[in-house]
Amino acid sequence: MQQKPLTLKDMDCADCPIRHRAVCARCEADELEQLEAIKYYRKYAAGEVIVWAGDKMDFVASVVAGVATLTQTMEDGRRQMVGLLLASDFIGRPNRDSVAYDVTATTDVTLCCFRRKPFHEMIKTTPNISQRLLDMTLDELDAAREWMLLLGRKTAREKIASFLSIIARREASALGGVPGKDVAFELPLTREAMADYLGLTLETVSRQMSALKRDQVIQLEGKRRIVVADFDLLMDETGDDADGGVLI
Amino acid sequence: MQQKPLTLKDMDCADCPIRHRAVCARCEADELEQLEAIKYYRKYAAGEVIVWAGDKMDFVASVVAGVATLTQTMEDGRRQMVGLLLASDFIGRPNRDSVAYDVTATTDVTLCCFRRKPFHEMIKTTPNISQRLLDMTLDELDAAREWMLLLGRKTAREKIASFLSIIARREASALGGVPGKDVAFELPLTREAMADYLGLTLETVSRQMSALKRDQVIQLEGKRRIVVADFDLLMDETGDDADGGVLI
DNA sequence: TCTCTACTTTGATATGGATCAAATCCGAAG
DNA sequence: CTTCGGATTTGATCCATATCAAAGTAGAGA
Repeated sequence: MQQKPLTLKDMDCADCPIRHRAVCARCEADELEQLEAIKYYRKYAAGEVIVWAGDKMDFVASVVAGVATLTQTMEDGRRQMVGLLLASDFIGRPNRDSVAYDVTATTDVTLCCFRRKPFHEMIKTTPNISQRLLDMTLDELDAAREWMLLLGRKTAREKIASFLSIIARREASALGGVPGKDVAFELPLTREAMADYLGLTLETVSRQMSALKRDQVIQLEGKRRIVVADFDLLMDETGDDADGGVLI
Repeated sequence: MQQKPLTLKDMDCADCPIRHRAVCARCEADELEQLEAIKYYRKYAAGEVIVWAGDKMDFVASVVAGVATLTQTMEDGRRQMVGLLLASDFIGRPNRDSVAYDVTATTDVTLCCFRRKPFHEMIKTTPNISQRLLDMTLDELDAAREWMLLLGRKTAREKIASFLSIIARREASALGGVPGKDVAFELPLTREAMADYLGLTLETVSRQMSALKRDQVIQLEGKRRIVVADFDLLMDETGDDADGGVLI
């Protein structure tokens, strides 16, 4: 879970530690060269807003390090998270120049940005990129639909367990594995942000976390570090089918 | 709302009444010809299951007429709808040969199917099609995220009002307009299916429909036909921002 | 025409999670 | 080390929606 100490120098597309999963995953050498020409890096501090809903966005980007969120806010302040962006996830729309959701850095975030106009040109001429974008968008759509089941039908306890297992799995796969017996990870979100993710209040999140701890499903080290001794036990609490949970 | 009487003969890609919004929207004449060669039609009766979650699917398809749904089911029977497919919507995944959700016809449905393998080949060689697929997938993702806000944060009353305005808007746009003062439409879903859409029980759906009727926001003609005298009044109940509601 | 049955409405009651309120914890800044 | 303020936990109460139950409705088929 430890953030690898990256220097900007490390992060060109060819050597990018996330390259295999990011937008340039399928690219040929000459295509990577083109991408190199239109890219630059940006850093945001934890809590900083990257773009406000409705703002123009003159770039698209891959997350290199850190965690960002997409959230929708209603007039009276009710908030719902609709996207959780970890390393290698993509931000932005090729065909739209403004963004529909607030994008916020919840930890320190580094983005690998591509200027919008030339990136859009590349899509039209580079099948590898538009293919990869389609794949990533379909994965996001699957994630959104699993999330809809969580929001619409799961109990508070199931929501928390599902969230923890999602984070555990994504952190594990970022390190190139699957969660085994002993899993430990840092929560990248406050209780309030978790509540926005899960469609709950922060008090309910806190209570259910305490309940899972009391019932020995998880251990809490401090407020943010989670230790899962038996991952199957956690999975049992999610309400999901037993078979791995990966969408067929 | 009346289903136009289509014969199969009418429905080749070039003349297709939904062509401008479907997968072939951007295609050139020769590309349409290729599509013609790999397509065929299928019809399903109301209530029929088109594909079960996990089943192999040897085709992708556009909805020509009728309404289909995507639903997820938990082990104990809790169900959440995660997709509502109207005319011109797309079913299937280019890169996956099985499907993650139950696909069900809720009215009589006609699909324009394309055999999977050759369609997949076309994607790789036809930028117009992969572009169009990306656009459609991004639109679906936007819809899913708006749906997530509904599931996570809206009250039962707001959910019903939102659902009705979504249906009204989609029906109106299928006829090439926007909902004006007097809108009338047929609900394509039972109360139970509406409940699965909204993350509610069917009893709550029924009660809230009655409440909106009592409060003169809608009229009910029979069980399924909705008349909205003042669309703005309905919009006020959705909890959405005033400005049209289309995502920026 | 008269069932039959699936769909829908309505009523009574229970309850999970929200809301309001107050401690407590803990890391960062002095 | 101490202080401060945001983050978190915990408690008490409320209420929106679920659940259980029963009655009403309408369309398809005999």
